[in-house]
Amino acid sequence: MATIHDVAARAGVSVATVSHVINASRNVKTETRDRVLAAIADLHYRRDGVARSLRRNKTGTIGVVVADIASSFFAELVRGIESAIQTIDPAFNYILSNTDEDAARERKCIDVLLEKRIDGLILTPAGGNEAYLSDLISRPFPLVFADRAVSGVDADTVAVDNVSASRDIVRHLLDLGHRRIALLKARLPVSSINDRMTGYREALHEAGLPFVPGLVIESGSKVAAAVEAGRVILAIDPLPDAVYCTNDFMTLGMMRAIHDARLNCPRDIAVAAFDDFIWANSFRPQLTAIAQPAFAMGEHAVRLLIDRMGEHRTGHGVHLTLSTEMLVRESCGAHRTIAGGRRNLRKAEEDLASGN
Amino acid sequence: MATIHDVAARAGVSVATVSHVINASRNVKTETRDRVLAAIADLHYRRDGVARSLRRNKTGTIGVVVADIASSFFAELVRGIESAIQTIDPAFNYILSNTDEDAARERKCIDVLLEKRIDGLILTPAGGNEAYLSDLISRPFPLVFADRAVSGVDADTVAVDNVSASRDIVRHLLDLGHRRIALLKARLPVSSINDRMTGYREALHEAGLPFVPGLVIESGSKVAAAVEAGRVILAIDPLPDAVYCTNDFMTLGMMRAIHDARLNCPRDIAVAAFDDFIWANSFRPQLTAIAQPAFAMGEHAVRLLIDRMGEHRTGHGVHLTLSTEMLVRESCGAHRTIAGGRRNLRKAEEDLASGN
DNA sequence: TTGTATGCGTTATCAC
DNA sequence: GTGATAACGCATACAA
Repeated sequence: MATIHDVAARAGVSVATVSHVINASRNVKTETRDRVLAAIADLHYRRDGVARSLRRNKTGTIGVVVADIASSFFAELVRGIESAIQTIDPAFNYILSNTDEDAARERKCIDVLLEKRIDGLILTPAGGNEAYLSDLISRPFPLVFADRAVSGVDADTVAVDNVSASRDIVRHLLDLGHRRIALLKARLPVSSINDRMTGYREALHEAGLPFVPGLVIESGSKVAAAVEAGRVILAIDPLPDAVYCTNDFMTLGMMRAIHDARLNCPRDIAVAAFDDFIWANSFRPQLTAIAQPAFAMGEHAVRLLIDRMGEHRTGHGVHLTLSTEMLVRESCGAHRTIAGGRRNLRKAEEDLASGN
Repeated sequence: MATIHDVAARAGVSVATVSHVINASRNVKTETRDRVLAAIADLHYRRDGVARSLRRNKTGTIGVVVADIASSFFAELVRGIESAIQTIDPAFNYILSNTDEDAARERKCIDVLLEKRIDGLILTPAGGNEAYLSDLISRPFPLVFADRAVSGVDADTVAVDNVSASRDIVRHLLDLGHRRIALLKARLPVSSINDRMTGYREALHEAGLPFVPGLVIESGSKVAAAVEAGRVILAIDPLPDAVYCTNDFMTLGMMRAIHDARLNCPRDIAVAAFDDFIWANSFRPQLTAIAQPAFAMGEHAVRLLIDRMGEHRTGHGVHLTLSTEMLVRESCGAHRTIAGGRRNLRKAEEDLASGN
């Protein structure tokens, strides 16, 4: 592989000139420049980014550590991150790591990334690495939390208002007449999930309803675990009117459990979901859900990070709260889009169920 | 940030000794070793991976360039890649780039990655960079294609047998009595999609049915475009009995179009899909689909790549073909899981439709 | 307008 | 068992 020295030799100039041509960092006589460019083309020279990184003390690479890219929320978040990065500098990129919500793995990932000298890190913290992260930002190192805040760690954060969004969708359930509302809660020690439970409690409280611990079922944060938890909910006697699922995995599990039990949503039990899906409009029941601006969250995370990286801004963490959208579809029993069709739909569903 | 020199000074040894302690690359007296380790801890020393990469001429980072991580197939593929990488070496990682099936962007991405001196590349080629890729492997550079082969580029490839999988699922459609089968085909100049169309044609031919160009609708490879294409299919007169969708985006678009038209799948039109979804069991209609072993494909891609990287194997590309699975559910009209419930289901669906 | 030479932090060769 | 030092390929301060 050709080096800058080879190019210099072939063009009959010094390495400094070659470097300056490549980086447009000082005036070079047009004719010289052309000779250099020609040599670069002839030799198929490609600048060595590693040597460059060593010299400049920056890599042009950031770390992106999320729970699971296979979850559409994180996938969209990452797409937003990539989009923003590309816009700012096409030579910038990111190393992705999935933690599966495991704190030990999160820590390992970050250690490796730090050794690779990433310029910054966007993280959806799994919870459990407070001291480690606190230490990290105090170096200081550019770090942005996405989706979740970490109490005691004063880093930039981009998230949504999980409390109020949850309050809204549980209110919606209440408005539709549901009273016994179960909560299918991901067992994750993170702010977003806790906040969603808080919103649930607040909505119940506003409505003068008691908080019933027996209606709160926790689940591991994978679909298989959520299916099990969903079964537990369906075994509650009497059957709850509705279930509020705190993230996409919980929703998938709940729907699967409902289907396996040959029950019908929303007739037998309503489901409200945190997190929307791209296919929510294409299949049945159409999910009533809180949609997060995942892509925009990614973009904002990058902006915050670049900001930290550039000016070596070292002040307090800034918290960005983006707004969510409640998409009222049919899984809670609000068949708004089917004019006058509610009774027929119910009937159809009954027939459907009786066929099982 | 502390360097190896700082550590050496503090421990009262040479940098060579420190390096050897870190890398366990030669015997060091226990007492010396402990002093070094203590100094490392005291100074919070962390080896500089950039300098190390420069010296060793390898980065421990590979490139992963896919069409769109938001598509569950690619997400699973990437998870498989990460899993295999982690197993082989926890310090290995990958830079991810999404091309959105754009050849120019693919090329740009790879250029940037090469400048960063990735050790190898796993690519789902968008098509259109044959010469560029051919040049790349001839350097030689470790390159593995996933999901798709590129004609004229002799690189390692891991994929499935798209022809026979498609033949099977179209046969399934034919077995169920469907005759006018439309093809919703992603407009992608890649082998996998072309092969799926080939399988479709072969199944028709076997059944003595003509290939009707008017039943083949091409669509841009995004959901929005696929919805439009789905509308075109639904406007064909008379309505086709069934549609075979060549990838997940097509399926999402088709289902959305069916829903928007207030039609019912499978009663009004059957849908067979290439690519399964994690939620296919949780929502209705349950999709009859070809499931690809995306995770395993990622793992195998890594193995092939490591192999190339290690021994500097320069021979012909090896092609790995993994097997798919046809999941017969209900979207084609084969209600196998609902014993004797077919008539009731039909009736229910009719009631449902009449309510719209 | 161009060139020379230093150093980024590490690994590895050679010497002791 | 340990140390001195030469690269790795580049960017840049300083010279000319």
